[in-house]
Amino acid sequence: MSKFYITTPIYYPSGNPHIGHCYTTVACDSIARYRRMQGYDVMFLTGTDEHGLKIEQKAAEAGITPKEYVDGIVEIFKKLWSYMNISYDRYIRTTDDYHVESVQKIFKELYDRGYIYKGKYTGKYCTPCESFWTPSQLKDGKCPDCGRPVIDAEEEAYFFKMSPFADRLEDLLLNTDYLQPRTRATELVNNFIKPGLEDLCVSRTSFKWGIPVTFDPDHVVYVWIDALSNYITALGYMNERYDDFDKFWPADVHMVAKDIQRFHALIWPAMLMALDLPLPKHLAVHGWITFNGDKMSKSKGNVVDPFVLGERYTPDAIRYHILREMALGADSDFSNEILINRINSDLANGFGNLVSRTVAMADKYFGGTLPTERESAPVDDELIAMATSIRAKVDGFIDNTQIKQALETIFTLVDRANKYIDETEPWKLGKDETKRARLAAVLYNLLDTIRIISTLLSPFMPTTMPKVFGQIGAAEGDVTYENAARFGVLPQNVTVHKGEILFPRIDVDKEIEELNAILTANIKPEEPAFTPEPVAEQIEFDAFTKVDLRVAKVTACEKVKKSKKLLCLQLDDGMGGRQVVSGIAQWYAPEDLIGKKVIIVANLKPVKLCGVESNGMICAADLPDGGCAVQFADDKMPCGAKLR
RNA sequence: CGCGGGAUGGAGCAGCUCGGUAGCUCGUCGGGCUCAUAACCCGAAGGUCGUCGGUUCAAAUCCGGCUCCCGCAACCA
Repeated sequence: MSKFYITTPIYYPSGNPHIGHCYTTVACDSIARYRRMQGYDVMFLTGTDEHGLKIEQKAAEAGITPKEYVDGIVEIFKKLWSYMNISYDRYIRTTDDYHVESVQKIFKELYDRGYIYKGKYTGKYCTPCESFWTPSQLKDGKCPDCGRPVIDAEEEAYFFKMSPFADRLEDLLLNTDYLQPRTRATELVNNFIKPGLEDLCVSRTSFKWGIPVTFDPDHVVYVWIDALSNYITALGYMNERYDDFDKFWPADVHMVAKDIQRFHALIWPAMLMALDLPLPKHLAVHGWITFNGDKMSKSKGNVVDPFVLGERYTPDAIRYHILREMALGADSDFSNEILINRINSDLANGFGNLVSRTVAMADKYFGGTLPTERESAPVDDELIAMATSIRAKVDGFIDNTQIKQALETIFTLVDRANKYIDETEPWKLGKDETKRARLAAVLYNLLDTIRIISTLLSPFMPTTMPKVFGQIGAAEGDVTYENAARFGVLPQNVTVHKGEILFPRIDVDKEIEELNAILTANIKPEEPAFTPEPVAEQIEFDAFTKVDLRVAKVTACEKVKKSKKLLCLQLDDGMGGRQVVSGIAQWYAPEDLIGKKVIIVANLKPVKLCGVESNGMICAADLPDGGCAVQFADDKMPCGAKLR
């Protein structure tokens, strides 16, 4: 029997899971279930990445230990997975003993092999928070956590050599089908490999919540080696807890969202190369779920809570919607309207109604049990041919992780079956006693087609499909993968059982209204929360006088090309004029500023931003909603006036 | 000229590799049916395929210029 190993990323439990986590996990679950149905020996892994500074801080805020903190969140994750009917085989926590042990050994192994060396890490450091940030993590050039200024600093750290693997990585990305879809491969190569791969910082001394380096206990293993190696430690690599490594490695599919594709496309293969291990077969990358076209974010209050939606529409309907909308690589928009329309048109009107009308007719015309006399007709052949050929098409899409296309394909058979009812007009047959054999044939064909459809749909909607099996009188042995390509599997004298409506039709307007009400209720508490940042360290008067604040009038202003955030302003400073670049383009259009007087820091060293020279800085304040407001000066102040 | 992706009827997408009547889903309108969850089936309207130019008997499809959008990288002095 062939094996199949599929993984989700391990999620970072710094907050509760949302629909985005569901996206990846539900997709993996469906593929895992499909593979099991096909007879593969499946290993489906998910888990949580529980170390790091952020967790340490969150726990401190809550006044509990990091372990207690993650224990709480992990429980919610597991509850969600159980609610969404996720059939993972193993759940790894990076705080599990065996994982810790393995990571320490892997780190040592890489060190012994000469791929890890000790060096200096330089970055932006926030002293009060005792944390390093990369330039991209900074918010307004300041610490993203506390908002205070950061300084350049360095600390001792271990580094992983990436450069020896550059050629092999480029080959992997460009000449193999590792990346699914391939669209971003060139981008990765051009942005990261061609300019030269930088060695990777893999240890920290600035926080404690992590796995200690055995041979240098001041150091803690930093995210990459700790988190990425979960895919092999969970199989028992370098530990005694499990013994599945030889059987399941390499992974068949790692599924990730695009934000972490870079790590899985470059760092993870490099690590495996360094360990002389086989590489995973595929990295399937999907996009974000956006909400009404916007990226989801907690501050916008548009984070979709899967529990809330599941309660209203059933977890299977949510699963279906996610899977049906998801195209590898592309973002897919999530809105309540799209969700409801999808449920109505595909599940309620299409499939649900097909089952309902078929079962109802069998019940009405034959008291639930079909007689065994049959009379076939040419129209039947087309339906049967399509029904028996659909499985092969679905297989092909599943092989390429194209779940959306797989579902579309199955639903073409739903449409065909509905059309078949119209062609055969069973309600007319039902009125003619001489047509009973024909009527029985029509209904049987429909029931057996539904059997195939529901079998193929069962990996995607594992809760609802067994209900369908019950309604159409299918036994367990009838709804196998083997039988999904055969016709005539249900017993000739099959008995149907009228049951509940599978997917009730939803009143769009009413629901949207209610969901929007929930959404606005969620946003409100976020708004007024504004805590001023702490006052900075005291300084001498001298220090203040060193800052030269001046009034200046904006004479011209335009956007800096190639930048979303920057405006380039020409200022009359009463001293011949100057050019200043400011990161306020998201909140101010050039014409909003022209003619206004602003306050500038006049003696700031010039710098180039995106290639444009800036001589000074405009004073502005952050707003609670993440926006920004410029401090305009009183019009009476002449250009060049100094502020004291 | 940092790197990539995209622009197709009201909305969302396919087609472009290998040029030859522009297709799908939803929506709208008209008709049919009555077994069914006001569901189902059929039909219609609606597109100069972003823009300009080139190659060709023929271009959504190939080539070049331009505009706009979206990612990544850079960037809030």
